[in-house]
Amino acid sequence: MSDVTSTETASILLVDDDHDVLGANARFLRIAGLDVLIADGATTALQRLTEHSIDIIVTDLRMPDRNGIEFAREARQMQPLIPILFFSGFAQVNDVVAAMKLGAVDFLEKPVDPEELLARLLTIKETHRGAIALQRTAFDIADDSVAFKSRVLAYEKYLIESSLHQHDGRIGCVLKALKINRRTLNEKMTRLGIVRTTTE
Amino acid sequence: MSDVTSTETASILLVDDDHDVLGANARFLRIAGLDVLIADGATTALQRLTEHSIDIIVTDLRMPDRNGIEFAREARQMQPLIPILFFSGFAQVNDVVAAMKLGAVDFLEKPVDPEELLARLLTIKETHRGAIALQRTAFDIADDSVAFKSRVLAYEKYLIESSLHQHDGRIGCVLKALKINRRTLNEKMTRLGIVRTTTE
DNA sequence: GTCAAATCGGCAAGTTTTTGCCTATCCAAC
DNA sequence: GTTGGATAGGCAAAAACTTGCCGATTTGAC
Repeated sequence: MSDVTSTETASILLVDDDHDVLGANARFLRIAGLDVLIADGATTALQRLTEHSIDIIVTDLRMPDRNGIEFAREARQMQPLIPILFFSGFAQVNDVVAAMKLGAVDFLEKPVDPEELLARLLTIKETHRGAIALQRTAFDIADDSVAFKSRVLAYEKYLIESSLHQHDGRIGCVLKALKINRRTLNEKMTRLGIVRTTTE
Repeated sequence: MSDVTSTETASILLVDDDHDVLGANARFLRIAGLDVLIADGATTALQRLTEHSIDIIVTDLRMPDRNGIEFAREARQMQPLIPILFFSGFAQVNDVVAAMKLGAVDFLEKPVDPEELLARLLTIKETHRGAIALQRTAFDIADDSVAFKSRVLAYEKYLIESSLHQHDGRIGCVLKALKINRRTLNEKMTRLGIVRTTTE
């Protein structure tokens, strides 16, 4: 199911102020087949976010122009569901807690092992593929509808899709997990355009 | 959502293998008006969970009889929505990440300042009011779509609160940003218990 | 072929949410 | 004190959503 080679490749935004490391990691990830954009600071990164369609953000916690947490907060306002992965060399427990509370999906310690990073990214891509997909569409469509309602719907879609995926397409399990009425789930799936895909 | 309980005080389960610290903290929290149960290890704690109605778990990460993470996992199986707060003196980034991924609501470093702990607990109690209420009534009311619905509501709350914060409490701006009807926003804020707080 | 389990979807009643209209406050500027 | 802007909230109609009932379809086992 995780096919890095398909047209489904995730767009990664890699943010690090150390140009050497940044370049090296980007190269590695690209070789692995990922679509990587780079930014050397929060400001640049935020700009990339507006210009491109990004699926996952990977960012240093410490940056010269802004705190990583602060950056994540801003990024999240632009794309509420985007998975953010932090890394840092001098992380305090507080930092990690703050990052995770903000919804970081993972936190790596520097120096980052590229293999490890790749593995985590693939996992994230897998886990969040619902969110990633919806993000892409939610922000493509008429931007005057990118409002409260569409975000909530997007989130509902993400919840259902990820639960479906988690339970391998078995509706019965999803019903129990989400504690939702079958009829309601059916309705929502229809409305949100969710199709059940059983086999992986 | 109705409040079935008469007592408004949250039941805290405080888990720590250091009896002195445990006693001191429990005393402090009790004086502050909280309803505190104590346990000196994971095994005891799990038993408390079966015997009593607990609203929040506060546990050390390192315990003689079990890893805190492991304990949290088991506790969560018994009460999926319960907020868990960890503390630890020797926390590695990995531990913190693991704990937060497991859904810890907070993570404090040892030695724990009782004032700090109390403040966090009150915040948690406030934030998770919905979850706590749901938990308490879980047995009475025929389960409605707790999981799905409450998650969606939490997301709505998050969206509104962050937009409010972003626009410094100006409702007008939030209306534009979220593209939501004023009346609807008012309704939702009431329903979700959001209070407008301007900065300063 | 038949049976049971899992799922789907039409229909309609029951509920909840959304919203327009209108009035009331609060506050700062005149 | 009056005025205008921002915000709240009552009310009720309209719209949207939920959900039970019931029959249909699919799939795999026997």
